[in-house]
Amino acid sequence: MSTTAHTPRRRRLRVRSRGRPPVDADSDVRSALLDAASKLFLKHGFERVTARQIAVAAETTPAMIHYYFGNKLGLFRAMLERAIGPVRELIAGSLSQAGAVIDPAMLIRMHMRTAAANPWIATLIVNEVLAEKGRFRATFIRDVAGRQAPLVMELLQRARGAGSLRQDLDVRLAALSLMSLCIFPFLARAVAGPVLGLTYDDEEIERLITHTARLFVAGAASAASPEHHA
Amino acid sequence: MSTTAHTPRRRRLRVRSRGRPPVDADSDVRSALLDAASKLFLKHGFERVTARQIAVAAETTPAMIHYYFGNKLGLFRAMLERAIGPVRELIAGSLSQAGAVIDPAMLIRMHMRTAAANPWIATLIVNEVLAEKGRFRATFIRDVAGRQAPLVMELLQRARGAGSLRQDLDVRLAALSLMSLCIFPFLARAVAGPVLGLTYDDEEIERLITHTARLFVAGAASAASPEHHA
DNA sequence: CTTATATTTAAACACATGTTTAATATTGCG
DNA sequence: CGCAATATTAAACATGTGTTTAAATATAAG
Repeated sequence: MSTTAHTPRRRRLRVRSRGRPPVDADSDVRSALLDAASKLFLKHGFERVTARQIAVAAETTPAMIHYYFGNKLGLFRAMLERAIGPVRELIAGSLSQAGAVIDPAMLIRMHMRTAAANPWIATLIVNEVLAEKGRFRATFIRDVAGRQAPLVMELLQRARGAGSLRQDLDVRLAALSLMSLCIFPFLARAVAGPVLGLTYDDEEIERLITHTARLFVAGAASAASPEHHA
Repeated sequence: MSTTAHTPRRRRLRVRSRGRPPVDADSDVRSALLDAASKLFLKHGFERVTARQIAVAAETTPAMIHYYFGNKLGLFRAMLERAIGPVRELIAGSLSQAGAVIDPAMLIRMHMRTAAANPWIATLIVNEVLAEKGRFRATFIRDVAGRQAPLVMELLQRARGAGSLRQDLDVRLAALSLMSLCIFPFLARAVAGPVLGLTYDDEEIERLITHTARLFVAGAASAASPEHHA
């Protein structure tokens, strides 16, 4: 007894009969797949998430991925476009729009606040850009970093021309340092947290941002010995 | 004609008969597996390399992985121990040995030279430490970063006590910035190269190191306005 | 010389993966 | 209503994965 007696454990939440279901405004399989794909792909990476996991999370079947997106990679790309769009507009707009008045410290604050508010950006970069076979590397280089980098370098060059940065500063190396300071703390969160005793709570993030902006500006500005500015 | 006529394409290089082979000093299957595992695991990551790929590279069969190391993970761990050992000794020794005389700039130079000379360190960190399911994360936190970080923070604290660093500097945040500046340029090499027009040749690496050391020291040292030191 | 032990190959195994197919039920249009 | 287009499920498919096994053979031990 008690072999199959109680709770036969139906796994499927929404038991649906075969064939086209009746109209239901709350049932949007395509969006459910995109939502599930966002949650799983962005956290664990393309390779580490199976089509079945996404289907289960979206309360449907793997065949629906094929039906709506062709295959797993098509779903990944559609999901990415939806996720990246707002961020791309944000960085492109804020830089080109108020281009003249922005300074390096403000740029650092913007970048770090964006990275802190969207943790999936860091995991996406680790899994799909920095990893050798990352599915997002080419697009990222072309559409994100490829557009961002020239603006950052131009900003630094202008700041150097205005005298707020050291004259012998290499803007390419400085841009790399700036990005390192802004991005790495969020990539390395899982290590830096326990090892340095960081909590990554809001208050600490703000202190980190202030610290970073000051470090970069001071480090890129000061000459070996402070020059006598007339 | 010309269907199966010519070159039957034997894939196996070393055609060996079944059973225990005769003694041959040049044939060390265990070492060959470790070598192949180093080359492949460190470049592409644990998940992206198959047992058969390693076996082929070592000119043997997947069953030998089971025979000598139990399974794929056992081979990975044995390979890691062999690869990490020298690096661990290097960082541990050089820091605790000449502990009193080292300064932050020298620390930066050491770290960056090590990262530049061993490209596999960066790929290993991306694939097996920063990635969520990285097989090396726990060990890295315990044995590498967990030992390194306290030494770095103590070094910074001493430098601050000696007056060469700003008094209100948060050593934990400064340690994070220092690591960001040292490590990220090598993690992001595939992006920073094309996007910033960097070549990562020896001469440029040296300029990057000099630039980074100067940026950090100046950024962590200078007060908002240079204090009048008597 | 005999027997046990070590090392290796080829083949199979069990399982998970992305993908496709056949069946089926609903919708919407003529 | 009738019928094509649409949306869905369950099942199968092909392939690749880590792993295990059985057989084979050379060496070592007694």
